[in-house]
Amino acid sequence: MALGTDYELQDCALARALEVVGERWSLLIVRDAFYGVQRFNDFLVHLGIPRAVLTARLNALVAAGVLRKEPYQQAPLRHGYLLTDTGLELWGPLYQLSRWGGRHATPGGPHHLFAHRACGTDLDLIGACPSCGGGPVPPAEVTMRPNPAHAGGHREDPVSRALVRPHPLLEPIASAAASAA
Amino acid sequence: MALGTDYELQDCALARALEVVGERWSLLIVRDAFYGVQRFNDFLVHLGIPRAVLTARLNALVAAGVLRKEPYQQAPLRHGYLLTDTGLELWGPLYQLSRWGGRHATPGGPHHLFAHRACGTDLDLIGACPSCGGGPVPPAEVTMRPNPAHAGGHREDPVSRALVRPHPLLEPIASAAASAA
DNA sequence: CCGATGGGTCTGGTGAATGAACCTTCATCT
DNA sequence: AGATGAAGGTTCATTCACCAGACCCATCGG
Repeated sequence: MALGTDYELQDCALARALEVVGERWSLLIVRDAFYGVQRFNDFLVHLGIPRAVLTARLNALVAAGVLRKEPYQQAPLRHGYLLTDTGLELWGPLYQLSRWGGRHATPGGPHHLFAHRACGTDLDLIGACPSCGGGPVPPAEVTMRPNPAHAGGHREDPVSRALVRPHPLLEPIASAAASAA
Repeated sequence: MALGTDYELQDCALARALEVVGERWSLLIVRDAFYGVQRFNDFLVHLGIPRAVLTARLNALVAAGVLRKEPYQQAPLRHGYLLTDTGLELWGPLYQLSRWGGRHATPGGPHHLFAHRACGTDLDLIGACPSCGGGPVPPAEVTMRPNPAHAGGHREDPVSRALVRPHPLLEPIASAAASAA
């Protein structure tokens, strides 16, 4: 969290976690990574974040082991940012915080709904599948779709456009390809 | 989150949630509230947060409906800050984020352990009681205790001292009384 | 050669966080 | 009465992070 002083004195795992993902934008970047965003430019336009801040956050998340860089082309070397196993384990807190926000801080309810990919049932409050039972569904088995009850204005960047239709989490957004098509 | 610009454009409940509890210190204040901290001064010394920032955060959390002010004496009017129902629902995300931090960002493991008050069993990853079954245990039925495996240096403020012994969540810490005794 | 694309870095301005000092109300001690 | 001290703030100068936009560099297509 770029904490100047005594954050590091906090005898609490929560403070440690917030040092990693508590800075402004960090959790939104991680959320976008779950949505399938991988490229610098896609994060940039989808989040509307200053370039310098995005660079700093991505590097910090890579250094913290939440994201890793993976080349996707060599010609001019380009790499995407992918969630590590550590990053994937943020799905639980992220989902729950998102649900909390949907209940208490989002007029009109949530904009996205999440379902168990295998059976199509919407996830419950803790991210488990009510019909399949068991614990929370891992993100790779979750699909997201827009909430039909929420008609709000849509943005027009490639990522927002791609997320208008149902989309499995972690599956790369077809950013460049989609915008060219 | 005191977001200058386009946070409010984020079509995501998570962004909304972060506007409320995403600012620096906010989530730590809420955590302390779960621990039973209620008074301005106890937050102040336990968190080591600047007074002006604490004032601002507490007021923001009250305005957001996460905390409420409750007078605890009249003589010079004094009030404590207590979690509302909305605030209590943050227990899930908070606990999970804390667990994540304990696993991935805390050398030596977590400093506190959480158990089901009724049966003494430690909570699992999602905050449920493995032996009693059912969903996540509500915070009022949880006790916290220091992790014996973690011998790290302890601080000496009243709150830290009170939390050395097992303590039910949400139960007010005996701050003034304890320091006088 | 020209421009576009992707992924950055650099810079100046602004607003928020920080730490320390100060203020107010009351209760208690001497 | 006067001094002391606790609780809960407010004010203020300084520092620091965020922001927006300009600029830079490599490569590819025409």
